[in-house]
Amino acid sequence: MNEQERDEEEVLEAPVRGSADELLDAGAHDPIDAMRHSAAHVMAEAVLDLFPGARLGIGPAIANGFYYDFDLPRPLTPDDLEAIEARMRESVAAGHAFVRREIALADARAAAHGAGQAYKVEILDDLEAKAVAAGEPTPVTSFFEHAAFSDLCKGPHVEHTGRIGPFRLLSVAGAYWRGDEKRPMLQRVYGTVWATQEELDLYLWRRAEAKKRDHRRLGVQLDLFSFSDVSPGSAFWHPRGQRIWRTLEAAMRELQAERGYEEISTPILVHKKLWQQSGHWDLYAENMFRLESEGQEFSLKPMNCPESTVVYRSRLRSYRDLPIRYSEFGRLHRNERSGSLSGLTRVRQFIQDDAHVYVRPDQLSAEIEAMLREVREAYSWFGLQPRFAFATKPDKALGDPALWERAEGLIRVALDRSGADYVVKPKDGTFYAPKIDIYIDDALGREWQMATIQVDLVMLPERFDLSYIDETGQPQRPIAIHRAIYGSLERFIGIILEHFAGALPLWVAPVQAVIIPIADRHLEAAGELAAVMRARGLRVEVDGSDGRMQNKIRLAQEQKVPYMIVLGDREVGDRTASPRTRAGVQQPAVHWEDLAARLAAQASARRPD
RNA sequence: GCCGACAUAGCUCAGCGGUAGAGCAGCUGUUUCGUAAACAGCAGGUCCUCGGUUCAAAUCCGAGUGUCGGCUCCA
Repeated sequence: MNEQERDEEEVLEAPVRGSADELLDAGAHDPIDAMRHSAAHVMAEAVLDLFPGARLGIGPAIANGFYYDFDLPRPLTPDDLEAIEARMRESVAAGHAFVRREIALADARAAAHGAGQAYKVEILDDLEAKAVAAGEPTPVTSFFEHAAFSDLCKGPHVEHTGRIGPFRLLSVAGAYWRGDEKRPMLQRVYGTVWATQEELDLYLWRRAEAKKRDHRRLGVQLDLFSFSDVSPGSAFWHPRGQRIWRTLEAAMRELQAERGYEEISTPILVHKKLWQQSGHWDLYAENMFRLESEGQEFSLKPMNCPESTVVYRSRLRSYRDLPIRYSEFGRLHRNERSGSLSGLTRVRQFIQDDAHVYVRPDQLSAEIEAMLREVREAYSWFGLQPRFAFATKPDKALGDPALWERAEGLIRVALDRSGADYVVKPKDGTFYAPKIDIYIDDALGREWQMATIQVDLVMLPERFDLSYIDETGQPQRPIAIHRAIYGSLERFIGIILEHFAGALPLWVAPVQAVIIPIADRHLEAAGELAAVMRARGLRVEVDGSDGRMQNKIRLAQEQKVPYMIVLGDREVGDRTASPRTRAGVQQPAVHWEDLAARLAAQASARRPD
């Protein structure tokens, strides 16, 4: 973008007072967003051309592209997308200028009404209502026109349609008008547009790459887990997937033991009276699987927290006992809506590396700092860089505001003292607790929310009437911290599978080495080497099939096994091995014991490869 | 839950009114091999389920289930 264009953009950016930012082009700050938003206009032009009666919803710029919502007489097909795209290319080739016009709201509404654009009428009504509510005069609206197309819009846009870069329509999906499931469902067409062909190609390549390393595909290819319609939304873990699971669990148990956590285990099937006390029966009922026995109503637990209080309250607690740190790899069930289930990342049954820590107020800050160290430690095992977000008190919150203020102050101190770089997300806490959410960016630049640390002053302490006895013999209220580091193990495994494209670091790889005898006469030695390595705790397999060595290497590569160890006459003779890494590097021959010791040390170091 | 698409061998997919196919994997045999695919043969299917249209349905229609892309939801 040159200087002239930038100047024009600023002119075009003249704000419309009272505009409904959430519906018009909120967030169109990046220069490429003007191009993306312009592409949305051109798409709407094309759709109106092909479907003259189409009604328009909204069409903003989004990350990587744009969309526009349409109300159409019939569902769009892939052929329609091609036709729309072709029509868009004509408009781009014609280089129609984008012209901004100001129109009195009443005139705009009359025009929209006359054109049958009911959704636009609604937006205009809202603009007016908002201004009235604010005691402001009725605003003037801005429209952007190009060719025969005109749309209510704050802008900015590019100079003319010819400035729109290489684009591609991607998909069509249903979307509720204004995101409200009680309102009509429109057809949302997604597209992507970039400044250069290279960027478009790169984006499309990344999409294809993401699809290739989709954990659902890798789960089949690596024989880790599967799904079945006998239990939708719940994974069946195969032996190799279960090994990953156990490895992650063992690592977390070790970390937790060092930090003074004690593991508990509580029932999955729980009487409704517990959920009534915790508030879940009212607030979370639709997500709970409920069942009845002998006239009593039960639920499969969707969370571990309420039951941890049963253990806490099993005896009187002294101030000397705190902090009490209960960890639990609890198996949870949540009745997610069928349409939202997705692989390992959205499931109905999962296990969290959950913990509930009960502290005195004066211990809170130090405990949070220690938890932040836990997060950094655990993520360093995968080479992941955690990013922190501090979510504060929402408008709808339980408990004494003074307590909230104190808790937030302590969280802030802990965050600052830990040297963490963090953003504040105002009013994004839960109704019972301010929290620290932890995010990572994976190898494809996608953001994932992983761990969470919630400081609960209300739900567990108040509703379950928790107490400890202080120095003066008086009962005091503890604070409960809810904490998960992997979050859901299912989800975490799905994410690291995609992050590493299935080539998990040595320490978590379900098979760490495959021993490949060249001929049958090397089979016995292969078994001996496997025994040497297994004695060091390494997960080793022998490929004793009658295939050729080259093919065995190929299969091991496909299984992303970190080390392949070919055994032939040379190696068997002097009991050495020359491992090949999955990166294709041939390492020098060493004696079996030395190799086993080296790999075992490498695995126990728990580092990304 | 809602909108749309999809469901064929263990896996990846072709076939789209007229006898169910390929590659890989599996099994058997031959081969005993030096760092990403040896050769041959065999076997493998309620074409997701139920119902309808038709002389005839994997194929067309309807319902259900599951999955995928979104929307909604996500303590």
